Amino acid sequence: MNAQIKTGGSSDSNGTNNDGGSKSDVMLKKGPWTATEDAMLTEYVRTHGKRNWNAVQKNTGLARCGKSCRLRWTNHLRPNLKKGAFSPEEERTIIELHAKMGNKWARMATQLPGRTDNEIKNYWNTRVKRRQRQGLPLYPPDIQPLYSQHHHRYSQPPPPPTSASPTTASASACFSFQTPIMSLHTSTIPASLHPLRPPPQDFFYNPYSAATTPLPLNSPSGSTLPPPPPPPISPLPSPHSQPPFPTLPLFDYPAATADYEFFHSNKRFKHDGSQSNNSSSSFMLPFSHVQSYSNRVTLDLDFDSGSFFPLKTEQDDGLLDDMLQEAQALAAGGNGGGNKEMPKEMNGASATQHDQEEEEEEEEDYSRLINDDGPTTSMGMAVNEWCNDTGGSSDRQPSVATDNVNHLALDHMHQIASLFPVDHSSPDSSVRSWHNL
DNA sequence: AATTTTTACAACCGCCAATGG
DNA sequence: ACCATTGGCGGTTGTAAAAAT
Repeated sequence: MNAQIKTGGSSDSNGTNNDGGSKSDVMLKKGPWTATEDAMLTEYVRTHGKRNWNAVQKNTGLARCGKSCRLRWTNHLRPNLKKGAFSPEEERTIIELHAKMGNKWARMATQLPGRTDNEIKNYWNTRVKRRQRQGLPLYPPDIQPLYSQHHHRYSQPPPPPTSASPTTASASACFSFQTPIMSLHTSTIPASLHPLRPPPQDFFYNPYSAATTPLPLNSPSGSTLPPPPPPPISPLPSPHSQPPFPTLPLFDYPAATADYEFFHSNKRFKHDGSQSNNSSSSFMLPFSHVQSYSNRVTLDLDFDSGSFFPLKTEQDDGLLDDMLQEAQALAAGGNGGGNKEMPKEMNGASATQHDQEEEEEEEEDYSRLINDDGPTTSMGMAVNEWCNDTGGSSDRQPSVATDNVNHLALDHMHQIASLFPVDHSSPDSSVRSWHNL
């Protein structure tokens, strides 16, 4: 248990931690707050206001130091606090704010009403760990960090390019060094990418060959950006997704990380119905084979940029064909080989052709799909974003930076994309790919 | 089903700046 | 000017729960 009784002596070097009680012999409590303590503190603030935190112990007998009281009030008891997971919009805001100001949690909190600096800090630190483990850049391509990496502690200078063990790699070294944009002056960075705009011609590249042909993730063709230095370290290997090579290359995007990024960016996101707003921020193709497809074909999908490409790894022609056939059946009005159409609230289409019973069944089945974890989401998003990026047409072939792309998969994706034309009249880009379903 | 790993969260720590006597 | 106090901020840690194996 971490709830402890501690002497009044402060661990704070200047004694500020327990000033209210350090001169007395009151045993100050540490650890989680109880409801009773919360009530006492709330009552104190009600009667005395938010000041003289060290007086709380004197006035109420609450065996907590002033600092702890202030923190408890600020982070948990004060009114108008938002609880629960960050919304996708809030997450985006945090990333943008961090790009602007770095680890200025308190300042960031002023831009997020109802959120505390502690929440934001925790979110960001979790994100850092996650992106580090996945080998993903800290920022999406369309967000440029404007602050110097050396202004905060995630920016330790990278270790010398020796045979450093991957396990010794810090997040700072990983991101600041391996992501070219992180180490650049913003004046050299070209116009940012927009998630719903087609990426530059050479945006697509193969991370598995990036170590030898470094193509900056955010750098359009012709950029004067210097190539990143040799990788001094590798991202921390995940015990659950060992790479097919001894050390991960630059910008490694493990398969299906986009699912993880999206749905696991906050574990509680998908568990809290009141917080979840999946229908407006994501969508999935109800293909029965997509999961196995995605398991067999490495897809590089950057959720933030909405771009993806399939890599040449393990191919399974049967799965590819199955998926395409499902897409064709779906587009033709069928059920895609036993799968369900998009529910009306997601595809924006009229459901008048369905009777009540069918709708209920569909919704139930689709709920199952929504609640599924894993690459289903990735593929659905990939296809959708592909539709967005290509305008729903297979006319525009992406310029692929390497020859290590799974062209079979690419061709299938083009075909699938062509089956779902974009409805540009829809103000809601999240559903436009599905209007013709 | 049991174990391990990851995640989210709460709380603490140490430093620093502002304030007031 | 000096010093003690207070409040604030950012970094770190411990833990329960969830997820993965």
